[in-house]
This record gives sequence, C-alpha cells and structure tokens, in this order.
Amino acid sequence: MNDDAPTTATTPAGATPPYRYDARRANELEARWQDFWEQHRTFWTPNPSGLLSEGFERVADRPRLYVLDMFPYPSGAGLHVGHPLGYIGTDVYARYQRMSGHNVLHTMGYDAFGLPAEQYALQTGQHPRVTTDQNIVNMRRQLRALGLGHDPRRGVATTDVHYYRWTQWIFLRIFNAWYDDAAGRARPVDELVTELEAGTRQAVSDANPDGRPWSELDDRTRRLIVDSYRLAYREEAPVNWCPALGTVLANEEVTAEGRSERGNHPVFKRPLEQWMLRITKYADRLLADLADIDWPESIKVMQRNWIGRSTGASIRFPVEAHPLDVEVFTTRPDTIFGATYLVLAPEHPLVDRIVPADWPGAVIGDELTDIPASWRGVFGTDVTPGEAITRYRAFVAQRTDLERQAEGREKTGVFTGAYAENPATGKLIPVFVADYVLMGYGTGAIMAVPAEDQRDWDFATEFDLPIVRTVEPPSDFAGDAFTGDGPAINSEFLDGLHVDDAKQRTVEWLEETGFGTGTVTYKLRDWLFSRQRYWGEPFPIVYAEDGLPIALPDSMLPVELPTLEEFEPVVSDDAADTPPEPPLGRAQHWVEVTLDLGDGPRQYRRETNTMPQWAGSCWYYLRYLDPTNEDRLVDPDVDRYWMTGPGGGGVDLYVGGVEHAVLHLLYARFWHKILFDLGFVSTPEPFHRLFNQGYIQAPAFQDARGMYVEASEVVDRAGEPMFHGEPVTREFGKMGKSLKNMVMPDDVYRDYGADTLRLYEMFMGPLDASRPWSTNDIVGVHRFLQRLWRTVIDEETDAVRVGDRAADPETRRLLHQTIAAVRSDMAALKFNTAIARLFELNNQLTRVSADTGESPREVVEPLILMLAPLTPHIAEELWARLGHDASLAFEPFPEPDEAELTVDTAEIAVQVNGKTRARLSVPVDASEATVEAAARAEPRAAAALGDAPVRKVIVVPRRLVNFVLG
RNA sequence: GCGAGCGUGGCGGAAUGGCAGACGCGCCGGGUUUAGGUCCCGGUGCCCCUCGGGGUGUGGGGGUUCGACUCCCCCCGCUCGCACCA
Repeated sequence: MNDDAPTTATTPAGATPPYRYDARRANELEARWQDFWEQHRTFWTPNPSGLLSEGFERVADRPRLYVLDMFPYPSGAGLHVGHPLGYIGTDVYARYQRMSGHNVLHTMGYDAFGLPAEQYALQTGQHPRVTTDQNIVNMRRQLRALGLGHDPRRGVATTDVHYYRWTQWIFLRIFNAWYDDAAGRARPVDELVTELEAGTRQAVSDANPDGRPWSELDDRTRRLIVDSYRLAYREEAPVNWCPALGTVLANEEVTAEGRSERGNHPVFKRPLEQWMLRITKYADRLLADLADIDWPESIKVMQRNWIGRSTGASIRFPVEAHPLDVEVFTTRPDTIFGATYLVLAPEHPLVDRIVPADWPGAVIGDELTDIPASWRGVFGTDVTPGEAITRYRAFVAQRTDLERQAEGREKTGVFTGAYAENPATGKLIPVFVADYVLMGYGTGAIMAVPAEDQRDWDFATEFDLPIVRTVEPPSDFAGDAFTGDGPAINSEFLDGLHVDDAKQRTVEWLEETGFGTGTVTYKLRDWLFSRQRYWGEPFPIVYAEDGLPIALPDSMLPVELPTLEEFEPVVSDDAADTPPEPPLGRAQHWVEVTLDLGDGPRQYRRETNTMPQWAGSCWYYLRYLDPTNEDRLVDPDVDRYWMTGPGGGGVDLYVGGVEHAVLHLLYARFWHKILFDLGFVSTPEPFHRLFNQGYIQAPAFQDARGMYVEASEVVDRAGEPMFHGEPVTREFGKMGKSLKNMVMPDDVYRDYGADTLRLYEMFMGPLDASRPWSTNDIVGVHRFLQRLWRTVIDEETDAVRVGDRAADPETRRLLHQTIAAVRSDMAALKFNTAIARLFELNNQLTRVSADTGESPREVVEPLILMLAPLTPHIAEELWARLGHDASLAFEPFPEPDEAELTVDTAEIAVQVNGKTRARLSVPVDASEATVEAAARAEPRAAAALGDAPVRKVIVVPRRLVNFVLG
C-alpha cells in the first residue's frame, strides 16, 4: 500500500500527472482486455449438448438466460454512435446477469442480404460479396472495440452458405406444408395428400371446380390442387412494383404515400405472378398470442392494427336480371335497411359481367326517372356504361395514392347501369363503381349506408342517392352520418334494438334466409416473398416444362447463389411496361440445370427470383443456439434449454428499434409458428420480452436552400451556427447519413475510450427514450472514470492506494444502499439511475481518501464489481491491480448486507396543511404518538401551528407528519 | 380524422400518491497554480428578503385526497403509428 499523502502535488504546474486515466491509457488497457477475453474464451457460452457443450458442467446448475439484439446490416458507412445504444444495453444486462449467476447467451450476427447491401455494392462498383465481407470485417472491429461480451462462435451472417442453406431448408418446410383449419395448425403436405387419396378430405380448389373425386383426377390437376393448399404458393395478383428498385415489394415495405420504404421511390400496382406466403392463415394466432408475450403495448397495438381483424357479416345482394350475387362485407349488418346502393371496387371482377349495353332509368326511392347526369361520370355525356367504366378505371389507375389524398377525398365514381335487390327491403338499389372501395379488403364490394357511414354519406350527397336513417340519433345530433349507438328505426323486425343486439339479430336473419353469414375479415394480406434482385437467398425450387414449381430435396441444399458479374437489377424511372426481370435470369449456366429428382436426369429451370431481406432475419436467433449443427436447424435439446421460459417461452430479452414493429417482428413470429406447428421448435412465440431502445438524435443543420450540411463542420459563432461562413438553421433528428449528423464511435474511442462511450450512452437517459447526443456531456462521465481511477491508483506514482482499514460506518452504509439500488436498477434496465448511484458512492470515496490517505478495500472492490457490466475494461484493469488474477466476468455481483440497510433513525418531514415546515429525526420504531409529540415540539413546526386548532393528524411512519388545521 | 405515448431548471434527466429537481453538463464563487487548463471545495428552479427566512413552482384549467409531477376529466402543444379497412 502507498501510505504517502496522496494529495501531495509532486507534478510541476502545467503538466498532467503521469499516471492519469486518459484516452491513451484507456485505449491501451481496452485493447489489452479485449485480447484477454478473446484468448481466454471468456464469453464462450456452453450448450447443454452437442458441439458447443464443452464446459457445460460448470454452469449446469445455473439458470439460463438468452439476451438478443436485433442484428445489424453491415452497411458501408459503418456504425455511428446511435447504433450501439441497444448493443451496449444488452451487454450491460448480460454481464450483470452473468455476474448474478446466470448462464447467459449473448452474441451478434449480421443481416447481410438485401437491398441496402446491394445498393452499396452498386454505388461502389464492387461485387456485393466483396463489399459485404469488407463491411462485416469493419463492423466486427467497431463492435469489438466496444468490449461487447459476445460468444464469437455464434455470430452467423445470413449470407454464409452454411446459414442460408437452412433458410432454404425452412422455405422447403413452408412449401411442403398446408394449414389445417380444423386443427388450427400447419401440417406436412404429405398428410394432406394421404387424406385426399383416402377420400377423407374433399379436394376443394379452383383447380377442381366440379368437385370431382381424387381418383378421377389427372396428375396435373392433382398437383394444382395440392399447390393451392401450400403455405408458399405462386399467384398472379396486383403487387407493388417499384421500377426504380427493379423489384416488387411486400405491403409492409410500402409507405402510406405509396412509395418504397427503401429509397422513397414510387410504387405501382401491377398484376404479376409472384411467390406468396400464407401468413393470413395465422392471423388469428398472431393476434391472440400477443396476450402471452411481454412486449411494449404500442408494438402490440401496431401489430393488431396491421392484422386488422373485423367481425361482421358477408351479405349477398342478387343482381337484377343476372344469375349473380354481389357479396359485400360489412361490420354493420344491423344497418342493412339503410343500404340504398352498392359500390364495387374498380378492379372488381364482377363489374364487366353486370354492365348493360345502355343506361337504364334511375330508380330513386320508389320512382323511375332518367338517371342523373353525374351517374355517367365526368368523361363525356355521350358514352355507354361500358365506356364510362373503362374511362373511370383509366382515371383511377393513373392517380397515385398521394393525389387521392391531396384531393381531399372527394368521392368519385360511376354508375354501372346495373341494379341489385336489397334482401331486407326487397327494393332495387343501384350498383356503382368507386375507388373509395378497395379491392384488397373484405370482398372488394360494400353495401352503402349513407346515414350511418360518413364516406357513404359524402358519396350519396355527391350523386343524389337516398339516405335512410336506421339508427335514431340523439335529439341534439347535428352531424351527417351517425355512427354511434341508438335504437334501430325504419328497420322492421330490428326496430328498437340497440346496435349490438340488432347486429346479432340481423346475422341470425341472414343465416335463416340464406342471404349471408357472420364473418371475420382481416386487413393482413399474404406476404409477397419474391424479389427481382441478385443479393438474396435463391429459392430451392425448379420448374419442368409444365411450369409447375418443384421443391428440391433437402439433399440438394444449399442452392448456392451463383457469382454474377452483371448483378444490377433492371431499373427504370417510370412505370412503363418494363417487366421485372431477375438478374439471376442472366446466369444461364446456373438456371438451366440437369438434375435427378428420382426419375432419372432431366432438364429443369431454376427459380430466378430471390428471397426478400426478411427471410434471413426470421430465424437467426434460432441458429445462434446451434450455429455449427450440420444435421439440424437447431438441436431440440438445445432449443428447449435456451427457449423454455415464462409465459410460453422464447428469447428472454430482445432489444431493438421500433421500426420493425410490423415487418421483422411479424414475419419472425409467423415463421416461428410454422416451425412450432411442424415440431422443429418448442415454443409458440420466438421473443418473450421485447424492449425498444430509443434513438440517439443529433443536431442537424440546413443551409438557406434547405439542404443539409455536414454537422461536424458547423461552427458556433456568437450563438449562431455557421457553415463555411454562411448562417444555417439547427434542428434535432435521428442520427444518420441523410441528415449528415453522424458522430462516429471511432472518434469517441480516440478522444475518451470505449468505456467512456459505453458509460455515456447508458447515462444519457432511460434506454427506451430517444435523446440528443451531446459531445460536451461526455466529459462528465469521463471525469468520473478519472476519479474512479484516482480512488484506486495514485496518479503520481501509479501505486495502488487501496487499504484494508475498515470503512467508516457512513461510507459502509452508503455502499450497501448503493448495492441494493444498483441491483434493482440493473435488473430493470434503468442503467442511468444505477450510474448516478455509483457516482455518489465514488464521490464519497473521494472525500474519504482525501481524509485518510487511502480508499477502503471493502468499498472499492464492490464498486469495481458493480461498474464491471458498464465499463468492463477499466473494471478488469483495476480488479487486476487489486491483486486478482482472473477476469471478474464471473465474479458474483455484490449483495447488500441487510443489517447495513436497516437504519434506526429516519428523517421525517413535518407538514402543516401539506406544506413542509420542518424536518425532524426520529427513531424508526417510535410510536405514532411519540412522533406526533416530537413534531409538535419542533420549534419551527410549533411556530407554524400557532394556536390554530388541529383537526386531523396524519402520521406516515418513517416519512412525515401532516397537521391538518381546522 | 382514429389510436398510442409524452410535456419537470439554461441542457440531458431523477422522484412505490408522502421533503420536486437525485446524478451529470453548463454557470457562479473559493482553494491549488506565475497564468490558463487540470484537480479539490462550496453554490446554483424562479421571485422577494431585514440573510432568520418568506412566497411560488412539474404545459393550462378543473376534480379526487390530509397530501398530486404521479390518479380522474377537459383543453393546449409535441412525437410516433394508422389513415376512404366498409
């Protein structure tokens, strides 16, 4: 021990003490400890069995914990300081739990397929394989420099052949599965075929319109029937075509403005044959199982809204003079007596079948008159109904979603010339086409009830259609459509019933009369799963001459992505009829292939689409569990060990950004449920607890033209931000390339070290809140680490200045209070308040060591251990300097001494009418009467009380006394 | 428009219905230093003050309560999500 007075300044003025903790020292010791952890395999986490099970016996009796981050895209720009916020948070939590006796799984992989990686490769003119590998190397370096305690053996990249082999394997399971509605789960297609062959299941399919028995069907029809059941299927449907990206996109990847989530390019609806995954079969389970998982309510709401379950009825309206019905979906079957017209979506297939050659008269109310001119549309008065519809469709097709919104939702439409019968009233009502009805929802047709729906009201007003109220509005109701509850009117057998009862009665009536049934409908659409891009997983699918898809056997996996020199997508600036053309189509030698699929070598043509970005991220958390398993996706024992847990199981803590609420998080749940149904995983949900970290924001600056300028080059001149001599305006926004406001971690490492960066990011505020980056504030936490260093090490001599002299009672009590508070804060991911407590404890040690010349070991060692999850490098270094020769990664986290936590006196507040007038120290076990008497006797309290009568006294033990005056 | 969340010092932020502003930045003062910086100590919501203290204060208004940043209602503002979903 160094017994010299530590505060003696031997350093000459103008020089920094030689052994101060500064950036240079931090960089040196951080690199050294990162090497140590790597060499000692400190964070290798053993599995209970299999190739990664070495050392499991040492942790077999510990509870296990799976902590997961949403893995990053290895983008070319590298990480900025906003990216690692969540990674640091999970690392602190994982290290804390490891020290608290858990066997913790924590690792990091790379989501390296997909558009961003390919776009970056295009920009740099290099092959995506090259840029992706470079970017992964760079990102590994940046993450390693943060000192994250990851098991390096498990960090898979989705672009590894050994990884995407299993992505393809899962696709084959999906392709070879169907959803058994009766059982409520997916089953292998083989079982479906068995049932069809045995006749225990009828072949219900568009491919078999007459319902002929299986035995009478030819092979092709049988295959079409089976294909129509598969969870992965090809279908021609209007899809989101983005010419600028050269590919189609899933609904989830298109913004409300009708533009691509990536790059903000225009997106057009085009009918194309594409791969779809039947996620709609899982709509109810995806909805219901949200109840069992511990996720932020906002994310659950977003998923619920996206799934969009509505209950109501489908109702058939017979078309006059045709053997046809228009089937509509409504959530308000009770309003059927007020349905005064029907509307079909412009693309509705029935439109062409019901349009007459000439305009009929108009039936309005009970009268027959000439139809109003507006019914013929605004495309000429001298057109037939067919022409009016054609022109209207052309008008709709060239309107973008943006234009539709800009026009204030003014209702447009055209009368089809056809009438249908309202089955409730028996009256004929006109059938319109209008684009306020969407083909993609419900049946693409509605019964319009203007009195109870504002959109229908607007349309009816525009086109002079009758409005019949069927719900009595309150007498003071002044609006148009009334959507609230009230007694039914003008509705015969429903009159007097309130909405819920009337709905139920109507559904009963519909089912009795055969005009309809109660139904449920969803906004969720099937998942468009193919992309016309190069950088993705190839489908394990080939085609023979008949054009029907054939699944490759597992033995032919992986289907490797061929190396293409010309991998650019075919892109275009407009929606002109450039068909999507997958780049893989250019790999002739790869596409045309001779295979023996059991009936001898034959020629096949490979599927040339690739899977979307999201495929690899749907299951990476499973591969982390068993990354080297060549025989299985994940060994069942290993899966059960890591995934079994509270509330149905799943990853114990999953941290990531909110932007994946309805993309990755919905898709991954869907895949996981298929794997669960088919028996490959043990839990119905993948992620038990989800936590959304906030974003790091930073000032961004715009010049006079509104262009963002490089924030790092903006200088402050007399409080005004200036860029190259020009004034600029400041705002705060999410850190990133587009706002030109990135702060790079490498710069922070250089100026302060990684521990300072970690500590700062955890100290800025709650992990789930967004907060602005402030380079000025970093010095606060850096100074703390310097003070901590000084608590242990003499800056002048580099000697340890920790002694075995007992701590004073006050310091010891503070230690144990700190331990208790830090433990609960760490467990609750409230790192900012835990850090504040550690600051206070170290500030106390600063005072103690100034007085006594040394720091008490009984306090210093627990302090270092408590800091270890937050700032592991400096903690390891100081721990070693204190004479320990093993890493502290597995040291038990300090436990509070309960005896030190119990206090015998408490400072209480004395209030008069709720206002604090005095403070008072009383024994904690004092009776209420004693406390009250002491409070009355306190001079300032007595003065405040005066002679006024006390009406009531409230005594809260250990907290306060409140006198309520009369 | 609908849904969710959030409004606390100059700034980031603390507060199981019980002493508002912990901790950090910044700022003010003092010590160390030739000086600046570093480091150490003290102060710092706002307004008064006879320096003892007093008043006031968590977006605004109301309510519940002995007591409200916290719970309830209305309004204002900001953020996010959805948006003609029948």
